[in-house]
Amino acid sequence: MPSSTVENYLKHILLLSEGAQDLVSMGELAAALAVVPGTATTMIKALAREGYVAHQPRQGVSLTPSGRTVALSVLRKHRLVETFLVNVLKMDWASVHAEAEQLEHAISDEVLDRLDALLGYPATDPHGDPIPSRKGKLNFQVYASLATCALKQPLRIVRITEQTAEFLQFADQNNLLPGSTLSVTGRNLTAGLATIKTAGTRAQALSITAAGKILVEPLRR
Amino acid sequence: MPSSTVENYLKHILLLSEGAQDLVSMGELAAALAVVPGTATTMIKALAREGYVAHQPRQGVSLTPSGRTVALSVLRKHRLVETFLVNVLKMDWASVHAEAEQLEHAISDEVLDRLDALLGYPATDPHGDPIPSRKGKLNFQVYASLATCALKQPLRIVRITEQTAEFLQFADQNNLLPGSTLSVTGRNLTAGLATIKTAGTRAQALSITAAGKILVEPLRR
DNA sequence: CGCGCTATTTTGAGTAGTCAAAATAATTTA
DNA sequence: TAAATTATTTTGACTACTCAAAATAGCGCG
Ligand SMILES: [Mn+2]
Ligand SMILES: [Mn+2]
Ligand SMILES: [Mn+2]
Ligand SMILES: [Mn+2]
Repeated sequence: MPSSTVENYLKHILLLSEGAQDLVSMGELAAALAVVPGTATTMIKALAREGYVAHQPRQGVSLTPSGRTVALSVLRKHRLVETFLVNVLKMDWASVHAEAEQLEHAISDEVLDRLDALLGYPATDPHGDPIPSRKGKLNFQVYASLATCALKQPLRIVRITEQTAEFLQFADQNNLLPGSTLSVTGRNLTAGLATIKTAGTRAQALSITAAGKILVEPLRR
Repeated sequence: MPSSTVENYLKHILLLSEGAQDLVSMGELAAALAVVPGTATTMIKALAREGYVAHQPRQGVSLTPSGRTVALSVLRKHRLVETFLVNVLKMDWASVHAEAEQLEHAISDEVLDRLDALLGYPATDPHGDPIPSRKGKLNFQVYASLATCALKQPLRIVRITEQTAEFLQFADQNNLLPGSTLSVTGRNLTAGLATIKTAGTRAQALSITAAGKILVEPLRR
């Protein structure tokens, strides 16, 4: 069985390659795991020896099928645990990420299946992140963000791509949760600002950087 | 924060000194943790340096107040998690011990408090083991066992003191669960057997060793 | 083409936890 | 009380993971 260190490495490689090209650089991997780059290199060489990753020296690293299986299983645990903590234990959605970071390594498949059933087989976690299926299928979908979508169109928030407690608290306070509806009334790239308007509230400004972390879909029907 | 290895050492010292004299020998501690005795000695010396235990060389080890606090917190997590797994997720009571062995190190106090509330602040876990309070009070009570109680008296099972899946499965199949009522009809110390009679079933034999692991209280009222 | 910047890799060292086997202490037996 | 048995401790070695700092490779620019 892979240690929780190994699980964290594999999960972060998966996360960092989501959507992007397949090779993850040592620099970004080390930063994501909060270790120095040399540590990541050493570890990746060990993981390559064990068949979890393919390492292109000085280029980057990618998951093998076996590494991807482990990574998806850990990610599934992480996101189902987050959902449990928010939906059942009513915890603050900004704090559950840190909890799940530990629990994802301690939960058995048996417990996970029962949690999944208890929750009604959810497709996404509280942040809108897709939950990999038991079989290891990750429903990857490309969405526009508040930084890239069309202006003045009714939108629904589907996902917040940023796990830090600060950002999530900010989103919560401004009613920017998955499910809420809004539209972007204007955008000023020079100033780096977007103006948004949510249902019950008045217009507010948002940095383009923050806007890019909030994914939306056009409100149809 | 103590590592999960340290937590396991402290928890097992607490369990092994439950009821008995205070000093736990290196031999029994090593056996409980499935390490060789030399490893336990080395580790205990480190724990003594960190103030978690008092080590009487060649005599044994006992918890300091600080070590006891940690041990009680881990034990509380263990038993509340077991209760959650059985009562909410409807897991087999024989398998939850192994699950809790991991989860006890990954659960935060915040999550634990909410779990406690969800479960209705239970006093004991599914095996009848007392759950330490948030303040660290462990309700230790001396009970008779099926090996020591009076004969022909109506009894209620209050606790099963043995965590192995085999024994718990056996107890389950013979309806020997906390709460069930029965009486001991006879005992033959020479043959090492006890005969018991539960409500709906016919009399059955039980080894004295097994009987000693089933704690009971006289059925009053 | 060669110089310099940056990311990566290598090297050397340290911590936590473990085991096998030898040394030692304590206790039991004769 | 001396020898034998048993439990504990010590020693030396190993794995997993980490960092600091030095070495190296791969650019991009002049
Ligand atoms: Mn993690
Ligand atoms: Mn999430
Ligand atoms: Mn444990
Ligand atoms: Mn229990």
